[in-house]
Amino acid sequence: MLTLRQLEYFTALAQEQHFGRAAQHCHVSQPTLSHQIQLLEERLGTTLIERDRSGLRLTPTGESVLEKARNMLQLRDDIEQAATQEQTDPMATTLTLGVIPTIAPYWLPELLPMVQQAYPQLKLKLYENQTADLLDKLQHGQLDAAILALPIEHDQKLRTTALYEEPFAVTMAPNHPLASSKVIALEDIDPQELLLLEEGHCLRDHALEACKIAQGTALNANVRASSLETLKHLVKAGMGITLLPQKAIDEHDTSLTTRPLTGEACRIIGLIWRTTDPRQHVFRNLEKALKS
Amino acid sequence: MLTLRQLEYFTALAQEQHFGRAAQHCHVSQPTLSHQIQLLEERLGTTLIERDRSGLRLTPTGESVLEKARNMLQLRDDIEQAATQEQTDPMATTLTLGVIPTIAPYWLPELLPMVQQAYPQLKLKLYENQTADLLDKLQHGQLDAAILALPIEHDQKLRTTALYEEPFAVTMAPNHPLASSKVIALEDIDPQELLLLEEGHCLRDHALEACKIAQGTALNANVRASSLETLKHLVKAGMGITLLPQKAIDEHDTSLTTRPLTGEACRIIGLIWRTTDPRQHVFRNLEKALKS
DNA sequence: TAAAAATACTCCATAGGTATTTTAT
DNA sequence: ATAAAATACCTATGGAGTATTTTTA
Repeated sequence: MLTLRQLEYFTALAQEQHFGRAAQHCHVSQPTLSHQIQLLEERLGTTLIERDRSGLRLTPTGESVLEKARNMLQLRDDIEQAATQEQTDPMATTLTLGVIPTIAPYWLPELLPMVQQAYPQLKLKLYENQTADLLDKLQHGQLDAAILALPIEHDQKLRTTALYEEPFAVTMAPNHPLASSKVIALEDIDPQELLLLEEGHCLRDHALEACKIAQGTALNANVRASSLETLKHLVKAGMGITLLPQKAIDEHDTSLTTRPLTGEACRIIGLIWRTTDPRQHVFRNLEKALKS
Repeated sequence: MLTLRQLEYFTALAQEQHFGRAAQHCHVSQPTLSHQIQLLEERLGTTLIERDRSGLRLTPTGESVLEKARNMLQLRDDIEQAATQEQTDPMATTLTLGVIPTIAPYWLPELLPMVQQAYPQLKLKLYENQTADLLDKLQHGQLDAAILALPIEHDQKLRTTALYEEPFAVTMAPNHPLASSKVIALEDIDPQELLLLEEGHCLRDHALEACKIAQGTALNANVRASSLETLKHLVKAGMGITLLPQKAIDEHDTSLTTRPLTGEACRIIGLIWRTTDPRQHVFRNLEKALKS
């Protein structure tokens, strides 16, 4: 078996040109080094060193082995270096972060600069999709963490923390009858009039929950929006009303009227990651940065 | 201590994504592999692998270690490859060959093509200087072999073989008195008239020896030629006579007359190399090629 | 004779094995 | 209940030591 130790002794010998000094350099006894060199030569089936009272000499094979051996030892050092460096700067890593589509366009523009400022060494790769897909990819290691709406059914392999609460607001066309009320009561909302995102978006379920609409209630079956922007356009067109998260509302847009819902309905946005990921402190730091 | 074995197991594990299969792949038991992976992680002070019932995952550090580990293992294979290849084709080496100046210009043009034809894989680097320097460089490993005139005082670290005998001939201007003789007798040569190479050239000593001129005899002290070509010019100018080796004589050159010396005086050209050099068979092959 | 490498041998650290336990699906 | 990895413990290989011999300058 060719070992790194043998190569270490060999390179030391090539450098010192003397078995005794090479042994000293490696902090071993001269016979120990001699023996390992013999084993190395035996293993390779060739002579690497021309022994001679008046100095040593590498054979051509020895020279070529020496070059490769030095490269190997350098790589070994690099490996150890890479590992210890990760300890000294744990945030110098890359996280692949999943975000649900009802958060990504509205929160990320303000969150990312803050994170980058707090941890300039941290690299984030973003991926946008619905909760179910994010969780799947998270569990399979294709994602390192995700920002999504809580609660999540708790797989014990995943850990979550709440980042903030995001209130819902009822959104309608300015000429809608409800626009005259200051606050919308739950019972004012007609399930048939309520516009929702297509199946799969957690916001759809949270909106139903906020309006306390029971499962099985007849809903507006004609419209299935694939994004919040689509939803807004539908509302503007007078096709119904909807619930939007606070951040998705543009207050300068006069073509939409927004009213709070009674009971301060909201959704909780959280961060989720694998408990098996060794970078737990990285996620805790990320959490802190995202909360501020 | 970081070992190649650990890196081997680690790369196998990264490939198989399964401790048991990786162990099989390495022909060791699962606990053995597990333990070595633990030692590796312990040594590096980081987690390389995220363990998980549903498959394994490399951490970012693990990925970077994996890349370097693969390079290292590749280099190890290269080292073993280089060594075994040298065994399958021992002539695929480079020899630095020293040649004395009184041989180089005359013999090399015909010798080298023959050697190259016999051993196309063999590379020769040539170096031309006088015997003493060649022997010094040979002993210090700056040369691998040398072609020079024998005998050489036998250092037991060097081995010689005779390649061929090269006759001497007396050379003079066509109008020289001796030019009328068919053969030159030793006693015809006047030491005062004999032109010689400068000190250091073995041919100088061999010429004196061939002419049986005792040490201490008064010589022509005005002329010290630094090369055979210079010597020829001096002879042509009528400044004296000299002894040239056969090969240095151009038979078409009518401006010089050549006559054999009685007693078939000659010098022996030989090959010399270190006995400690592991490529002994290479020298034996070279010897064969040079003799033919 | 002195200096350097090789050899002889002894010892112990550790890689590797088997048997078993732990853990999560 | 099952499958997979970790743990416990034992064995034996081989790396490292000291003492000694060999070799050559």
